[in-house]
Amino acid sequence: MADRGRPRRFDRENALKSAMVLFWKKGYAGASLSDLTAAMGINSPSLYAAFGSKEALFREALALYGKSESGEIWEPIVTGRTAREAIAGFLHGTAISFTRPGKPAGCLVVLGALHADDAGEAVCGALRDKRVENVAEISERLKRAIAEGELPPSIDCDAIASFYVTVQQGMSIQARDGASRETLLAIADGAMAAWDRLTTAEST
Amino acid sequence: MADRGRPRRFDRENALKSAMVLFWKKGYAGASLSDLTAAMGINSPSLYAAFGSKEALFREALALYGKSESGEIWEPIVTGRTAREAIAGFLHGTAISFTRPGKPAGCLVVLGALHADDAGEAVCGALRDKRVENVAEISERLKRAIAEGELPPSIDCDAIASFYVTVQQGMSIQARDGASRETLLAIADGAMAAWDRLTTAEST
DNA sequence: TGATTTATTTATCGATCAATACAAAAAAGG
DNA sequence: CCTTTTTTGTATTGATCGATAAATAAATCA
Repeated sequence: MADRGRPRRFDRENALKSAMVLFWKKGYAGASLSDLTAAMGINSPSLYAAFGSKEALFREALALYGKSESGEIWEPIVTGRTAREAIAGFLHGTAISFTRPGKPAGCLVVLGALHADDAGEAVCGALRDKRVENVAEISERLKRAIAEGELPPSIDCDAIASFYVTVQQGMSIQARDGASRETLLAIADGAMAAWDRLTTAEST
Repeated sequence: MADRGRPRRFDRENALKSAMVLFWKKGYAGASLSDLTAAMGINSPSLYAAFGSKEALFREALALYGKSESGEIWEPIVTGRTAREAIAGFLHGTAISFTRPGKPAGCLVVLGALHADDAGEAVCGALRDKRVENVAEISERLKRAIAEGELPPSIDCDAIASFYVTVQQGMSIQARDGASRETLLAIADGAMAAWDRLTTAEST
């Protein structure tokens, strides 16, 4: 399909990446069409022909972000040999990823759209869904650790997952405020200082 | 001054409070002049005559927020008899305050403006300054605890303060995502589970 | 009373927002 | 060649943004 007709003069993936970086830096509502077309090096009709709408472009940018930027953060959850290593790696990767030189600080999923009424209520909801998924993913990892006998069944997986995701989301704010990589790593260490107490069986 | 002339027909403090709630709910950029005038029950010329500009109105709203809404959060830092009680009370008050029925979830200082280029770079900077102050305030409380002999001098006050403020800032995101008061309280408990380890002297 | 002062209502202002109409340009099919 | 298809650049569209101009209304002062 689409073999005939005038060929596209710009690289779609490159343009998408530029859009992703701009959304990451300025948020969904903060990145105007003028900003986007300038960053992507195209005119608005080309943008609409290739991506459909601003919202559709954002959704593609979000998917690209997940593939290209969040791997370092979420891989340890799968690859960590223990739950502790998984969470520690998750927070460590966050600190590194959120302070990568030449890239916007913090996380697109957290900083992309926080107010449901900005311009895109749907976009805001999509990001919130992703954040809720993140808590579930951590919680699942902890439940796996229980099933494998690493952690006692009496622990509150959802509460622990909420705590660690909350720290990670707070790190986005800190990163935006200019916190150094060392500071974020110290914050990650601070969160891990709670690990033993959080994952020890309660006699209650 | 201002004894003559037609008297103002609206209550300035009430209008300011309405503006504060709207900024709190929708953010600085997200709250349009139409939204504001509708919520305040006045026309835009009255708003400009009474407050000067949207940015000036936001700054007054921010000051009102500090006086009327953040006391419950920050009082324990001063009144807590120990540093531990201070921090625990700070996080507890945060969980309560961020989930108060009938009020926007989360914190105006965190959610008000995160992208420096929204509409008000100055507003974004003002909020960032407030957040940086918050870290310093926690750190000072910890240093006081060292001076009073409660905590060992070898602890890293700035790192501990950054950790607890990060958790608190993450709680704004969680609250916006619909986390219950119980969940936020559990997150606060999770953060306090790190206390002993964070405040014990390191032999290094 | 009339003059002065301030707030109000109405009706905008220019700028910018996201999104398109339109016609010229660049390719393939016949 | 001519037709078809798709992209391009240019110029706008109506809506909304933050902010005001102008005229009227309601108070005090002389």
